[in-house]
Amino acid sequence: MPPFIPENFLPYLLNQAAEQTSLAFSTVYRDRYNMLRTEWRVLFHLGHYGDMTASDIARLSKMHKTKISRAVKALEDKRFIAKRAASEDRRRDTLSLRPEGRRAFDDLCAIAARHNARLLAPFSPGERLILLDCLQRLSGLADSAPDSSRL
Amino acid sequence: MPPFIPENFLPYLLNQAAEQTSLAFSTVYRDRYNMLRTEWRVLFHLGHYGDMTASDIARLSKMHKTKISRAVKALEDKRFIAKRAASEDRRRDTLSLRPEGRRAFDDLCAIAARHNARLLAPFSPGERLILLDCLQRLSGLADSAPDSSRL
DNA sequence: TCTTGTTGGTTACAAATGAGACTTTATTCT
DNA sequence: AGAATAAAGTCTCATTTGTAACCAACAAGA
Repeated sequence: MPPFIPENFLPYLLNQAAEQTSLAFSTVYRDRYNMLRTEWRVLFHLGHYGDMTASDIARLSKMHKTKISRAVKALEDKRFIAKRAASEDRRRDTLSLRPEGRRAFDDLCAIAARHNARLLAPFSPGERLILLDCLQRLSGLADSAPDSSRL
Repeated sequence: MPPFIPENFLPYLLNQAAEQTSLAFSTVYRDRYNMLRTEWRVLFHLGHYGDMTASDIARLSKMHKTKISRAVKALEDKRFIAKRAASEDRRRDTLSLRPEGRRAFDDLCAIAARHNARLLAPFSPGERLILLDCLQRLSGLADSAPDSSRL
C-alpha cells in the first residue's frame, strides 16, 4: 500500500483532478449557452439516454433532486427541454430535448469528446483502460447505469 | 481511444469518484471537529508540510485565496492554528498548528489513511500504481509540490 | 521621492448548494 | 372505502462559494 501523503490520498487527488479537467470545458457550456454544470449534466443525460424523468436522472447521476429540479427549470426557460406528464403517474414529468436542446447537446458533445480525447492522450492505451476502469469502480456509476442492467 | 459515453468522460467520472470517495470521510471531520472540507484541507497542509503562509497553501492546493482566508479564520476560532507576522514582509502571516490542531491533524490523518487504504484495497498493486500516477498527472499536483522541486 | 504597479490578504455582495418542509398523487393495508 | 405511508417534484431558508472590489505593504522606475 502506498504511503499516506497528499499525492496519494484519493479523495483529494480525485477532487483536484476533477477540478483541473472540468475547468476548460465548463467555460465552453457557460460561454456558448450560459449553462451551469448541473444544466449541462441534465442535458447530457437526456441527450444520451433519451427521455426520462427527473428522478431517473437523480438515480443515474446521483445528483440531489433539488439540483435537478432547478436545472430542469433553467433548461425549460432556455427552451432546450420540454416537460410532458408521464403517461400513468401524474406526479412524474417526462423530460425530452427540444430541437434547440438537441443542437446544443450535439454541439457540446462534439467538443466534450475532443476535450476528453485530449485529456486521455498523454496516457498509453493500457493506462487508459486501467484508469477508466478504476474510476468507474470508484464512482459507483456502473451500479445504476441502465445499459449494464440489460446485459 | 475509448468511445465517448458518460462512463468514459473524465470530468464527469472524476467528479463522481471524488464525491463518492469524499463522502464517508467528510462526515468524520464534520462530526468530530465541526470542520468544513476547506478547513480540513488547510489543516492537512499545515500538518503535512509544516508552517506556511496562506498563499503558499493556495499555490499548493490550487484553492482560491478567499476560501483559504475563511478556512484560516474558522481554524483560528477553533484554536487549531495560530498566525504570526512573517519575518520580513508584513503582509504575510505565517500559519502554524497549535497543539490542539496537531492533535486533530494526527487523529484525522490516522482515519484518512485507513479510509484511503480501504478505497485502494479493491485494486491490484499494479492498478494502484497506474491509478495514482494517472491521477497525479491529471491533477497537476506534482507541478507545484514542494518535494518534487527538491529532487 | 513620488508615482505606478504588484502581491498578500480581507470584505461585501451575488450566485449556487444542501437540508428539510411541503403539495400532490400513487400505493398499501385494514 | 378510508387511513396511513411513500414517492415525485417544488419551495424555503441557512450555509457555502465565487467574483470583484478593496486595503495595506512592498517593489521598481523616473
